[in-house]
Amino acid sequence: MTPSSCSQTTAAAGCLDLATVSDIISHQHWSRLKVLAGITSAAAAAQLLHLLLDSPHADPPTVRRLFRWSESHFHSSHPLPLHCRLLHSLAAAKLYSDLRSELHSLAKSGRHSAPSILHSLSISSDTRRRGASLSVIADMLVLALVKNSRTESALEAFYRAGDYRCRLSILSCNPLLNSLIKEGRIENVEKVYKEMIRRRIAPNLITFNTVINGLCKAGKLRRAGDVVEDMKSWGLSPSVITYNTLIDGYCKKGQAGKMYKADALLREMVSAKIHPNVVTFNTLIDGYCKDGNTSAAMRFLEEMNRQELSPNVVTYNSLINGLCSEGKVDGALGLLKEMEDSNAMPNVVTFNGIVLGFCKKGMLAEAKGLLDDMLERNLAPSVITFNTLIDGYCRSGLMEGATGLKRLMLGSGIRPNVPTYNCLISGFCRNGDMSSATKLLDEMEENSVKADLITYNVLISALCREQKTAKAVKLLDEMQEISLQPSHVTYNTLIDGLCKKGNLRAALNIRARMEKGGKHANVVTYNILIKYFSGRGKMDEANKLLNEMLEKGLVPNRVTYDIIKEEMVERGYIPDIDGHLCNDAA
DNA sequence: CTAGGGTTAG
Repeated sequence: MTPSSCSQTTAAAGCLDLATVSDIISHQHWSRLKVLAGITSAAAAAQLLHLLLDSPHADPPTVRRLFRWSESHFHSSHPLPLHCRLLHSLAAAKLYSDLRSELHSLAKSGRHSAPSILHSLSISSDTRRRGASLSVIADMLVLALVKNSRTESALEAFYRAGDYRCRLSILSCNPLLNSLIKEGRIENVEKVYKEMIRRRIAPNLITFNTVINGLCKAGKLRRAGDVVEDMKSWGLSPSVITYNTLIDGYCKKGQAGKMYKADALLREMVSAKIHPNVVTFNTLIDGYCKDGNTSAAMRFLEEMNRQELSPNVVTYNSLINGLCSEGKVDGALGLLKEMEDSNAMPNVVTFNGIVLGFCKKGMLAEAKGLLDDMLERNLAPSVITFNTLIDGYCRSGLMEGATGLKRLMLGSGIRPNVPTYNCLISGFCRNGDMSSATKLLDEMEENSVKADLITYNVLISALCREQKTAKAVKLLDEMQEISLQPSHVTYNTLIDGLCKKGNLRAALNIRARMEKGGKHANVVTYNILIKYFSGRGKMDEANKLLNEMLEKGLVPNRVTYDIIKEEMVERGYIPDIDGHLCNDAA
């Protein structure tokens, strides 16, 4: 049975039958292909590819080999419809690893949008079982886009796939959800999750854990709890990962009493016979440390040892950071020693914590000594090590030392980043050395390090301190030009600067801009304005503002109390021993 | 394929 005659192969394959051509391709005799079959252009290759795809005898790997060779040989990419025919033929032959790698390069190239790929696939002439094969291809396409960090396109492909009645799987949907979380796009996580259920793509344990994680990261703890109920209704039980995720959510995003809730979750998991693991303890230890309760954290360390769960480097790092932020560097050094005697070897994060501890106490020689220790131990310092030290030097007013450290970091092959510049600029500003600060801004520009919110806040506060409020307002304009969202700090700093200069009208104007920018006046904003009026003896105005803030549900704080003490006492406010403000009437 | 640790303003 001869596959084809000369007349069928025509100009594209010269006067060879497709079996011979296939043979030449599978042996990669490309020069013979050019000479004998006349494949001397991308167009000729494309024509031959179509012939091979039409023929029931050419096998897909051979087609793919010719496709790849001709694209690289003629330095041009084939049209999308041809590419789609290749994808269909690979899918029909169930050559999934070839299909995956084709889709990977298609996703990587970024030449085509997700909708155009799906459209082209849907009208491709190939395969009788197009529906099933389209689903597999679309599923792999979404995955390939996710893996190539093209999350937006992956999301688009996810939605379009539904229009073509493709059945996607959790193999692509779970990674998509994860990428959306990593990019902080929680709204989309919820939408994709709901759409999955609508399309009857059965979520599995990992899907639920992922969605719960996204909601926790966004601080939507109640919604996360709802999803736990969802998973139960699907017959799935929360796992240790589910609990750890929820505990971390409460530790990082919970309101007052959050550690109590985290602890309640721990008890709940234990009574559900789910054993806490190292991550559970690490999460709780970090939570208690961040809550300023290192003694509770240390008790959990002891509990770990009792349960024969070995603390690891993460456990110790949380504790060391907690102790250092409370000024207990000695305790941190004790733990460092304990680490060295155990299997948890200190890493760069460990050292960064202790460097910060020393810096906070102004022990710069010790901090710098640790950097030298790291270099001696062949433990590479990171940009954060240098930033921490540089900030320490800046806060002690040692700007030459800080600049020297910047040179040292460059010598170690680490490039300064935004925080590096922010620390230095803030240091120079504190010293009133605006010209050095400005030079650094130019240097950032040269190195294409983009100024961020903190850079602007530092500069605005420095200009306000020097009463150069017009320049400060200009910086606010500039932020909006480059669509950098100003924060409460930005506005409050400006309002404070303008009030101090006696320019109330301008301050109120900034307040109006603040509301327009979607940021509502907070306690700090009111404190600034109340201070302005009470400082001028305008107690009526000050009282009006106090009422206004109460109406908005804002809670006055110790600063408010100190500004208008008499009025606050009259209203029943009393500061407690910790400096917090209480109201016995409330 | 899902969970935990480090720097900069105020």
